[in-house]
Amino acid sequence: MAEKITKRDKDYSQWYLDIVQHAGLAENSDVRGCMVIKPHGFAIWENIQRALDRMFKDTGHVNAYFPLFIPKSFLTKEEEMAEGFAKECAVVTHYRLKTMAGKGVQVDPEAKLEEELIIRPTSETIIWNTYRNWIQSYRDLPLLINQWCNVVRWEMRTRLFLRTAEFLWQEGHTAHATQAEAEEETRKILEVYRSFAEDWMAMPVLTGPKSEGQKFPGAVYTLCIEAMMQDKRALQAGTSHFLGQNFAKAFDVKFQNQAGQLEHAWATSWGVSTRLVGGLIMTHSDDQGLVLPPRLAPIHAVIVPIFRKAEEKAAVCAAAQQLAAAIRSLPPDPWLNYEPWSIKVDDREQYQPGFKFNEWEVKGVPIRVELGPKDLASNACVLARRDLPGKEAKEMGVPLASAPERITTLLKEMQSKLVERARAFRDANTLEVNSYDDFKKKLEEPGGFLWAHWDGTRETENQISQETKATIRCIPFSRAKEPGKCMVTGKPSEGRVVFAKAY
RNA sequence: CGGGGCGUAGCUCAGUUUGGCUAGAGCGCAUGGUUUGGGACCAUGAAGUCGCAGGUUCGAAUCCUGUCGCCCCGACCA
Repeated sequence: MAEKITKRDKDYSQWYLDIVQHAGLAENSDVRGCMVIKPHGFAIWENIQRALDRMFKDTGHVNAYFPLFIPKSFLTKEEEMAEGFAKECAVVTHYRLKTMAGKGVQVDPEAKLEEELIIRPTSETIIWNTYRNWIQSYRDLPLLINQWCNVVRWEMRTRLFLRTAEFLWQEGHTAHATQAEAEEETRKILEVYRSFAEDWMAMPVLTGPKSEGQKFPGAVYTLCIEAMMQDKRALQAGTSHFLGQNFAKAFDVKFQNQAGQLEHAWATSWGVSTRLVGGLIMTHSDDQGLVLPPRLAPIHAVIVPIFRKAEEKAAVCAAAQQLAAAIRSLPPDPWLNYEPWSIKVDDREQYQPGFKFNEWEVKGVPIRVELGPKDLASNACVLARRDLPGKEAKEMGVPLASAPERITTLLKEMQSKLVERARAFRDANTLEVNSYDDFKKKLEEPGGFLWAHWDGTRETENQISQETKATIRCIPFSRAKEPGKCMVTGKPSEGRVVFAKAY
């Protein structure tokens, strides 16, 4: 029997869960709020990591690793941050268990920590505490460091990939001699995120600062990339923060400038997480299953040999292996960061071809190659691309000799088609509204991104979010200078901001 | 923390109202055979301390008490 995926228009969040489950990306663990990332899901994350890590290195950053545990007192040194994260911190209070005969283990009350340790919700404090020792002179700057790690934020309600108590991410932490340089870094990283989202994930994003109410605790300002999912809700996909001298002051990080004077260093921090995998799913996938942008697909093409008799099998499988080898030996392509093409030959005997077609479709493999006795007779194969429906997707009689080139061409074509389609969807679901009444109406139907005038105050923003559940997602760099009046208070506004319901 | 629901095979669940026979089904899994160009079929088989603890009873998955856990809605979520 077919395992059915709930249709998107019937129940979008159930559809999302079905995709995650049937594509084998992740599952809930027995630990509340924590997920198990399964091999196929982790392979996508590894590809995200690989591409991003390259981009960080290319912009002069290096990787390092800081502790999982943070002394409680560190958190309190930067007040805004303490306030922002206090409610979702896991705390380690003891360092030992003791075994009780027949009763398992219990916490040893003798082993109470003198100072409790927080499990990092983010690492600014421990890192700036360390930077104090690393930074003495302007010659030590800039310090451009990134770490790949896990963090814990004790969430009340979790959703696979989108919000879990523990998640994987990267966090960059840089120190600079001047404000201008730190602000430039903040912008530079946002551009890295934007191009990664659009060129690798095929996920178009808005870029710009967050409102005061939505910024990171401890930041002077926060820049973000913001994407639209297929249910028209917004997803914050990455953030880059200008931290000013807040952490340098909190942790007493000073350097001597060329004039010999002591100054506090300027900071940035920035991160993206496994939430991106959720964004990837919700941007491209359809009612048949996962759809992946080829540049991030763990398997680019799967070859399904079709056979009945033993002698057919031998011939068809040999041809399949040969084709796979031909694709793998194509010259390294900058489009893939010179990584090899990943080709799978599915020669399992216990499943029929139809079953395999469906399985790889659900898993989002961009291209399927069908290779049977009929094809072999004419030295050809059938190609099917994942991003188009039914017969449209099929290309019959592709000569085996030219198939490798054809496949890589198709992959590149799919990549750009996917981002075009996603951009068209976002643009079709973006509108301008001019009155609060219209805003409330359009937010329910049709929904999407609403560009509206806002007076710039936190009070008005809070009022809107309480009354409508919509928040300011971004104050786009791309917005026009357009004097107007706040849709709620009528006070002057210098341009529109983007409102939406968000994940 | 408030409201609601649920714990029975790896998964989804029936059985509980009205206590009783060897605790069931579908999917999945194993073995064998027939199949194989869009989710095949037949046969056989393995698999469950009925969340846990206590109580009532001749007898408890079923009734009572306690307890643990999970899910949904709300509150919360830079």
